[in-house]
Parts: sequence; C-alpha cells; structure tokens
Amino acid sequence: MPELPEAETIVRGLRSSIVGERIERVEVLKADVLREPKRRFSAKLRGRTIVAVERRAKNVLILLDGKRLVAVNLGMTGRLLHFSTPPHGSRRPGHPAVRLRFAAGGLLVFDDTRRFGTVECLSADQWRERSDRLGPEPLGDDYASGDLLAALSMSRSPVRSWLLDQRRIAGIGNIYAAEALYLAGIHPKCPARDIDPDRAAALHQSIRTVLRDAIRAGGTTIRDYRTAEGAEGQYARHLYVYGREGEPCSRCDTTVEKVVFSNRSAFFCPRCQPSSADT
DNA sequence: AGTGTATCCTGCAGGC
DNA sequence: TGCCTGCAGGATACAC
Repeated sequence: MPELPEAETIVRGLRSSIVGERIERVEVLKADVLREPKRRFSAKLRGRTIVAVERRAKNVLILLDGKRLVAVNLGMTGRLLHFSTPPHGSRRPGHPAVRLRFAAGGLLVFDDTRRFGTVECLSADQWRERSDRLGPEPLGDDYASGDLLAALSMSRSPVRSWLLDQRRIAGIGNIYAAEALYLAGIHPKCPARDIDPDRAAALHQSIRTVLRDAIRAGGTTIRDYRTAEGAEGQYARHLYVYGREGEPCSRCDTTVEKVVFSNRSAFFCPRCQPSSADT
C-alpha cells in the first residue's frame, strides 16, 4: 500500500477539505471492498457529518458525528480522492468502489484497481478493539529506541518480516522497511533478536527519519498511489534501495541486490548491510 | 514461533 | 500485434 507516509499525506489533505461536510448520498459500486451489506453500510453513513480525519498505522479514519467512523485501508492500489465538483475526463477515477456525495456538492471517492483495500463503518468500540491489536506508532512522541530494542529481542524472525508485522510496529510496509534497514546498515534477513542496542538505536532513528522525510515529500508514488488531490508523491526519487536491484549503491557503488523471502522482495546493499554470517 | 504457500484482484512489463 | 508469465506499496489463513 500506501504505507504510513502515504496514509498520512492523504489524511492531511482530507483534513483541510472534508471536515464539516455532510454525507448526503452513499454509492457503493464494488461491494467487495465492504465487510457488510452495502445497504447497511450506506444507511450508517447517510446524513452524517464528518468531524475529523485521523490516521492509525496505514488506515485513514474518517470520524463522523454519532460516535462512528469510516476506516479505510488502501490495500495495494487504493486511493481516496476528493473533488469539490464532479470530475471530468482524465480526472475521473478509473476504478471507483465507493462514492460519498456531500450535501454541499463535493465528493469523496474510494478508488481501487485491485480491490485489496477495505472500507468499513465501525463504532468507536469496534475500532478501539481493532486498533489495540496494532503495534505502536513509530512516529509517536513516546516511541523510544528502548521500546524497539526490547520488542526486537523477543523475536527470531528476520527483521524485514518483523518490520512488516503490523502487530509489532504499525505503518511500515515493504518500501520503508527496505529504506530504514539500508540507512541503519542492517541486513533484511538479520534475526530481530540479533540486533544489538547500537543497531537498534540506528534503526529506531532511520525508521523515524525515513517516514518523516517521506511524509514531507508527500509519499512514494511507484504507480498507483495519489494524494487526496490526485497528485503523485515525490519520495520515489529519494529511494536508496527499494526497486533498485542491479544499480550501484549511492554510498559505496556495490550493486544493490534483491532477495525474495516471505513472498516479498527485499532490496539491500550487501556491503552497507552485511549479513551476520559475513562478519 | 516462524516460514512457505495460496488467496483476494487488475494491469503492466518483458519474453517469445 | 498477441499471448503468456511473473510481478506489484497489503493482509490473512492455512499446513508444516
């Protein structure tokens, strides 16, 4: 997906554009992105007013009056696009799944080519239960290096897999896992518990730096991701290793490698990120 | 506990 | 040009 920086960018865009809007009509064009009958989903939203927009992990949360919220997980190709007037021509979403039409005339479209994304209307309690199963927010003020070290020390899983596990740390996906590990000089297959305190501190720092820089750039557009305004994210040009196998490492000129495990590609510089077996 | 595999779905790039 | 295969920012469920 869209990982944390992409979700955050969308949230910031929506916050300034849809808070205060009243949902007049709900159109469900692809019911498989919902997890309940579309009639029930629509009925819960109709007539509600948007009071806030927040983010948790990779989820965009649209808070409504009446203690309900719409939780959007963008999956691989999901987009949340805001239009103040109905779009025409190339501006029109290609795979609209859900449309919220506002009383004032604007609309919010959840568009998702592959439909791995989900749109759910939950009560505050239901969402809290869900949120409790997610790990800490890496950009939280209270997320300390020691927390990361302690959590890592309990797992033998390869650190790349560890970072992708939303129950352990929230919001990191394949792109930013690759970048954070590169900056920290850690091999993606390094067992989590083998990361020493210095390396854990470096990883803590690199995770936060990468995520913050990516947010500043409006996220990473590889292909599908767009901001709420339809713009591309600009962080792709900053990527050191993700998607760069065969290219020289910008630090040491060693060829960046790709290795597949847990069914996902991992990108790394074998010199900057030596495996413990090599050292 | 951790890993590999498959699943949901569509589009696109590359090989022939 | 066309057909086929593999691969893609995610999440989950299963067998081993």
